[in-house]
Amino acid sequence: MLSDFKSELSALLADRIQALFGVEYDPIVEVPPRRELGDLAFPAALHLARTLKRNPRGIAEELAEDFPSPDFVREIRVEGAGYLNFFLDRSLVTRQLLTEPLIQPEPNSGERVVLEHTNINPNKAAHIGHLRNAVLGDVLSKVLRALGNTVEVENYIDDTGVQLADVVVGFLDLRKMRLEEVAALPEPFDYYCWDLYSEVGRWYEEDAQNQELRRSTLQELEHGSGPRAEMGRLVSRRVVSRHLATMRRLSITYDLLTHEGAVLGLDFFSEAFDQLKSTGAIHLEDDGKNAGCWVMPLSESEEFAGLEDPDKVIVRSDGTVTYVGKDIAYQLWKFGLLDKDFQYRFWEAEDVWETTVDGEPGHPAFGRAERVINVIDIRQSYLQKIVRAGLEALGYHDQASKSIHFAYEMVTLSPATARQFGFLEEDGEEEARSLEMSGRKGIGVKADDLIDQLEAKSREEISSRNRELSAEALDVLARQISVAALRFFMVKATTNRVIAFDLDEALNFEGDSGPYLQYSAVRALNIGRRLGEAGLPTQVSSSQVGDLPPEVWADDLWDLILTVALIPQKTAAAGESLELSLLARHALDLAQKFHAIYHRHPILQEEDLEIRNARLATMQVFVQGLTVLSDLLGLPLPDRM
RNA sequence: GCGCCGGUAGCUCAGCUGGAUAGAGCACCAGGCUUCGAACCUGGGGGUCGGGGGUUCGAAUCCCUCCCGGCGUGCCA
Repeated sequence: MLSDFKSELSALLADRIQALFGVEYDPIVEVPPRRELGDLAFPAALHLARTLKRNPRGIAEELAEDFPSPDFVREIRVEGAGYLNFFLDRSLVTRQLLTEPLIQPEPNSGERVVLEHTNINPNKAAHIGHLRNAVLGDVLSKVLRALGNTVEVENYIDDTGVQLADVVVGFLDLRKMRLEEVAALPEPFDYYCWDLYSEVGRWYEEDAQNQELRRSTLQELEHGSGPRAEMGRLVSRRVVSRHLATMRRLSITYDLLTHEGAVLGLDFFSEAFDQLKSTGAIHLEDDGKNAGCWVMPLSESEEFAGLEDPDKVIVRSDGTVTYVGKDIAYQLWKFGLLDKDFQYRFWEAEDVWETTVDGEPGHPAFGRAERVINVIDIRQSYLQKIVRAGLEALGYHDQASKSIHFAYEMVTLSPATARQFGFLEEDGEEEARSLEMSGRKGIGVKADDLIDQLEAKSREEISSRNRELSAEALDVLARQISVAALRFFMVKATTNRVIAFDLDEALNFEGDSGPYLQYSAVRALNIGRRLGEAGLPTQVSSSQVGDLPPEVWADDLWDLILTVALIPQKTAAAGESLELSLLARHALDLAQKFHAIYHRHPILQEEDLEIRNARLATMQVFVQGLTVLSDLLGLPLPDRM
């Protein structure tokens, strides 16, 4: 709606510039910082000043003179150094917002997207770093769907990797436990593995001999048979089950679990290998340090300029395939470029499809994406680039350009939090630096622990102000608040910023927080309830709004309405740039505006009908906008708190 | 060494396709609950936008250079 206004004004302005000055110009639209300056701003005159060798204000005034303004424009003014500013018809815009759905994707504009996220090694409990991944992935899936795409969410389980092997060694060789004993271990199983994993790390260091066990275990995992593989399956299964439960607490679910074991078992790589060989994308090196390896040259690509070794090993000299090799094959499958497909089985207990070697019929179609997005932390950028370069080398240029790495920075622990958890000495040396998490060392804050603490804090806050709640209602509410707090915390950070996780900050429900947003919604709903109790209408119709005189729209009311009108563009920008914090910040901005208005423009006591209706309409627009943003961010909106 | 990212208020961060008085939150100070719920609001103090140079009518934003911090650069994943 607003974007239609923008493009209409842009076109009119471009024509006018052409007519007056004979110059081609594609106008840029901005939103002025303050409402008294206008609603849409064109800095065209500032840009044209140089080429026309005239002062910008003069140009702007000439442009404004007799501007053929459409009916949605109330006033045109020249402001500042030479901005051409438009004031919109507030009643008209508000009426439209209340009439149409906020986000309407162009029909048939969407793509089939495979979105992979979470990808936690199935050998230990999830920690807060994994939460950043999962929350970003989940929010992205919602944003892409809202923009009209079909999204398949996959969670890749590396059930044949060294990390799992280490825990298998821990059970079999360090603890000397049998399969039945491991199966009988009580929950939380992933917590048990967390400790065991770091213990194995220390055990390896004690005696290099111990580390030999890792190699043989890894081989068995890859082959998929033998007692070690069996133990691997059990551990992986139990841990994944726990990860899924953790994610469900945050309302994060998946369409498909893809297992590395299936990629190996079905030998996806052999076909990819044939493709890579026949296109000349890789070649067998016969001397030098990579002698005997199949390598992919990277020297031709500018992205890899300056590398010491311009070749990437795909198949090792012992014939085994590297991680990148497997990943290229897997990426080909995602795009439907591999003749092979997985077999599938439905995991009843977890309510999710998963890949297998020998499956069952009747499964939905998976893969065959037009766009593939992998949510993986920034440290994997190099490898993700190589995967893309692999597709490029195979001649799949379109798919290469649609292989997107959604990279985000790490989560570390703030010094205070690290000390709190005993990872740093209590009042230790001036170590003001944050601490990197490490599964291997057992350093990190477990996801479930954090969620537990958030729920406890929520409970405390609720009961300090709301005594007559039932136990069930309290549970639901505490969960809703903690989910919002956590999800908002993870999304509000820009992706290329390292989060130094601080527990106290995460547990703060004031200011820039999920509960702050929820509270604004609760307040709005309350007003509706109170209006109903007072026998007053709780809604204004869009036609009533359209008839309101312009003077009822105070600047701060109108500012909030314009903020809602900007949601579609913000959403599109977030989806395109993969900068989801844009949405979190916009939601915050919106809630802030509502809280401020709440105190200045009471509805219940207002006796002037038109003013009350304008305020009520603003509230309706607000609830609509906040609901859309909360849905995108996955924040539940309670009706009280 | 090379590459990528970060350095903005005491702390955590927005702003960075150049443009309208550098903005939030936390913390601090002063106010506001018999009036739609104070998880809130209003006001205040606090900034050489890492340093230096350049381009421009105009630079936190673009270019060069230096400094500090993080990450990457494996026949590990």
